[in-house]
Amino acid sequence: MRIGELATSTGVSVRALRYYEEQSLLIPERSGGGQRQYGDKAVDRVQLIQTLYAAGLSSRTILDLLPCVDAQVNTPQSRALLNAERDRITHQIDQLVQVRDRLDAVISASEDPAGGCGYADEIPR
Amino acid sequence: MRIGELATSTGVSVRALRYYEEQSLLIPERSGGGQRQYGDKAVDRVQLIQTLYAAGLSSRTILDLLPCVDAQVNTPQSRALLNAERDRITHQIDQLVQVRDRLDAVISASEDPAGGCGYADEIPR
DNA sequence: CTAGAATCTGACGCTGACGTCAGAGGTAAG
DNA sequence: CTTACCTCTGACGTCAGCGTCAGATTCTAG
Repeated sequence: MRIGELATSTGVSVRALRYYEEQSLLIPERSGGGQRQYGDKAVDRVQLIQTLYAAGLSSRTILDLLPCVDAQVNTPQSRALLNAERDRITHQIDQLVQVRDRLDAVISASEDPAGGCGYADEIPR
Repeated sequence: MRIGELATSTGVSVRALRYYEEQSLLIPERSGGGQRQYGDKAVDRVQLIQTLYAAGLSSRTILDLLPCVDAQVNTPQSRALLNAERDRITHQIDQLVQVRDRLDAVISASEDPAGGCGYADEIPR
């Protein structure tokens, strides 16, 4: 399939696909005239890449992780990398949960009908 | 306290503090000569801002949220905003958990001593 | 064979959260 | 008052992940 089809079938832009190639994340074949030719597996690959981007990973990190994820590369380095990224993500999740809890506190305070701008330690009786 | 002290006591750069002021996130007093003067509460404020940044919120969003979080502002708009952000964060957490699960799968596969580059559906006997 | 659509390669633009540098002025210690 | 350090205000630089535009080329339909 050509780049336009891959773009529409994955929902990412043509520009983004070319960018992925720049970053060595997804390197297609070329047809005689120099146009990119993607196989069917490219769809899944793009979606994986999108998922990783959405989780806040950088191109570089994704580039490092991809061989582990889809080719089952298994070296001490790759295992260390996987664990490091896993920990980073866990940490990021913790941060987000913290912030969400804080927002929840504010929300429940604001929904609390205890007249006006109440504080958390204010006890109605 | 002056900007340098606040910077060292919070761990953020002087430039960042000035940037926060540009974004109206933290507006200090000024002393005669025009130098910024921060109160003690600024430390907590900066840390809150940092936490929100770390969770991926933008300056604009933080600016909108701050009155709710620290001044207990309570309007229909502020409540809508809080809920929207809460949902965004929840969604982000879900994405991260997805990616982490995927990494975990790869990790456990790579730690599985089932010789070489095994696949998930490979059953040792 | 030809028109029109899709694709190609640069290359510059954009946004956000600062880094960094320059030149000038404020401030605390002796 | 001087010295040394801190701070000030622009203003340009950076990096990522694309958007966008231009001009040339390739592919497909009729």
